[in-house]
Amino acid sequence: MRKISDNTIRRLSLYLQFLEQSNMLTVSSRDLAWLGGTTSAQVRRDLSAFGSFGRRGLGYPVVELTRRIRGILGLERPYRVILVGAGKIGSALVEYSGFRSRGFTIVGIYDNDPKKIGANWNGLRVLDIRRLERDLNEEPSDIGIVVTSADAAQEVTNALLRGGIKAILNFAPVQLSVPEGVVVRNVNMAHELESLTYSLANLPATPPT
Amino acid sequence: MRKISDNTIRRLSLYLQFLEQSNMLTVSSRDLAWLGGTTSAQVRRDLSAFGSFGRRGLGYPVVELTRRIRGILGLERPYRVILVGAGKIGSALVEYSGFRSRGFTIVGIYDNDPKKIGANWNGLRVLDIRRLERDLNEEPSDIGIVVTSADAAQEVTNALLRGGIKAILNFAPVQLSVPEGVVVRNVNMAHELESLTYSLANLPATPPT
DNA sequence: TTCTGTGAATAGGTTCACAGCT
DNA sequence: AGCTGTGAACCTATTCACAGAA
Repeated sequence: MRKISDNTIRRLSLYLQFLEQSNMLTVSSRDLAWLGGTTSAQVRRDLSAFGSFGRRGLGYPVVELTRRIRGILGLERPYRVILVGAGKIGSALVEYSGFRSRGFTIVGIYDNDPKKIGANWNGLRVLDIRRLERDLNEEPSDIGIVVTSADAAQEVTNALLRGGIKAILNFAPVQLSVPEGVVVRNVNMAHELESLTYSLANLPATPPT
Repeated sequence: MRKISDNTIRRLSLYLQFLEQSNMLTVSSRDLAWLGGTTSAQVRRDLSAFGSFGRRGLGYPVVELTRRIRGILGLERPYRVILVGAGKIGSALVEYSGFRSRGFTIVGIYDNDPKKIGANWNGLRVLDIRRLERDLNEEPSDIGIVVTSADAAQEVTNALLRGGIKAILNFAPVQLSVPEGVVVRNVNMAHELESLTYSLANLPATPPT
């Protein structure tokens, strides 16, 4: 199979979001493009990288295409997620409904703060970080979410890696170092805002007509 | 000035993050590349789009480069941020230290839930969403953060737009429609996880050697 | 006619490689 | 020697445009 770009995957997620909200029988590449903020050619290109799901003259059958994209993204199975860091962001993630509906289940929350350990979070107990590696080796998980301070992030990551975790979502403002074969995605609100301020500072060169 | 790509801006944010953590006098493009997960040529290209900040044979002076990048990103002035949606994510953002240190100040929190209106959040009162437009017209802000349900997001966005907001950070799982000249950035945790599951499902074609 | 799938053309982004400054 | 700044080469992504299926 051809090499798939990161952008394509991001767009597939977006198409999926739309498809799951849609109650039509079929969608055209134009419909999907409108929502994803791209062009119809882009949509067709994105999809055609994985096969021919559409029917000429008609469009794409919503149910079938949904199933296919979920398959491509690997969403046909559930994922066990470990959360490290029982702070505000962690707490927001635990209650985030968008996870459960996609098959992501948070199965463990870890922290090093004695004041937090033992607390009951949405039915889950906050556990001692020192147990993390052992617990993972007894019962493996798929994805680790790091919501610690920058200082603690690499150490926590190492424990996740020793526990066999192969995918990490990192909220700490540091670049994690991981071995080949492990994927990391970084999320940083300040970076998102900075991209907005860049636009505010530079784009207003867009006159009204 | 040349057209700057979104990727370049994202990387500049990353370089800035590193520079602010650094206590060296100068950094080389290799140092920055190591942290940004790119190549030294990429770093030099990114920076050279805005001028010649480095010195041949030496590298880039940290203080000066920091100042320059902050300037490019428009961070030399403070920004007033309005938060709409007093849920868990909103609460995490209000206390997020990474904002204040970059000059982002949340100046208002709005919600439509009578049970939340009036609550004291970190020194800020949660206000009635019906006041949003009026308040904005009396005292403008720069950036709106939308952390409502998908249903409410567009309506809230319209109020922000009528209040003169030109930049929006959207956490709701819908594509917001905004007029030309307004920038929107979407943040969606499920999409981030999906990019990880895609890798988990497909990349393990990376053998140990 | 409508709309997909895809070669071919175009545009955009990244890496190479080296001249030139320190 | 060490390291930037930048044309030129290369590679990747997007758009065009149209043949072919419904």
